Amino acid sequence: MPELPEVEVVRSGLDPAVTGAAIHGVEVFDRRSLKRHSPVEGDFERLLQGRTVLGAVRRGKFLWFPLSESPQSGPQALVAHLGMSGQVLLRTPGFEEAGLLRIRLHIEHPQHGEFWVNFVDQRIFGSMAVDRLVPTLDGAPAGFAGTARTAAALVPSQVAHIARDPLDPAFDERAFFAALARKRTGIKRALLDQTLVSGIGNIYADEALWAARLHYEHPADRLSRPRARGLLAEVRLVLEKALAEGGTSFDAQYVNVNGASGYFSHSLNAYGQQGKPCARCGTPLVREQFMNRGSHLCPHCQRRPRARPVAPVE
DNA sequence: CCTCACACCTGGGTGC
DNA sequence: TGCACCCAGGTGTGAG
Repeated sequence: MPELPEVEVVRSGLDPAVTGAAIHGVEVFDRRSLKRHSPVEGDFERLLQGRTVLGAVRRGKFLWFPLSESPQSGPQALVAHLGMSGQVLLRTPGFEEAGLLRIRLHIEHPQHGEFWVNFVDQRIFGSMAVDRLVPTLDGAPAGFAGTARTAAALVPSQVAHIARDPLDPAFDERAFFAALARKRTGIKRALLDQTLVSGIGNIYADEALWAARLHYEHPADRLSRPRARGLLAEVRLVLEKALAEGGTSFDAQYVNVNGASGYFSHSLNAYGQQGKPCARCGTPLVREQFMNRGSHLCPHCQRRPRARPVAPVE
């Protein structure tokens, strides 16, 4: 559920408190939350002990914190993915966490003092890991590090296959359109494919498709270039709008992506709106099963495309 | 190579 | 009240 806007809210909230802070303690309460940590890198707790956090970077839904170099290793970062239900919470030491606490970092910032960074995750789809940083293929900054900071052109190895997100200045539109034109699948599946474009999840996919008046099964390779451009514009609009709404109501010192507060539900036009009238035409919106998840759409504005002609069999 | 179904998880909700 | 069941969906994997 946390998609690009929610993860960015977490990144921007953590950034001032963790950048420059030293990690002086690590507690792992559930090893399952380390499923993305490769033992080849070394022991998770030992790798973090004594390192200084150099920043907070995001690409799509992936978040990482570059670490000061240790003598034994090349550049590394602490990687976090929130999965479905993950939260990274900045807490005053001693705070009793109500949710399912999986990992706790003890950090000390030269100006702001001591904090706990609590990784809470009900469903354990999220995780933390220490990963090595590798150069980006295009040489551009690896992700978004805040308006005042430029990310290095180094990306965690496990994030290297993730496409840039559509708000990244280095997002390659030409490559994206070309990739879309090669996809023999429905447009929603393509939007959710993080190797094509990252940061979009079920909620904002439905919102962008509604705005672009596209059915989720519209073949990606049969989208005209203008319609593909229009869709990308709607994706950006939806993400930026959510970002603007989420970025304001919130104390930068204390990060809380707690459930509903992060989901801007008041401004949704499609997701979860089944039964309500379409904001454009008044037709009741419907919810359908697609890809084992809910898809919300207007049956009038978003017509199912006619079936692809069956390929002749030799 | 590509596409797609499925496993991974558990609190909260529903129906009996 | 209790309990079995179902649902939410991001990502990695492996089948075909």
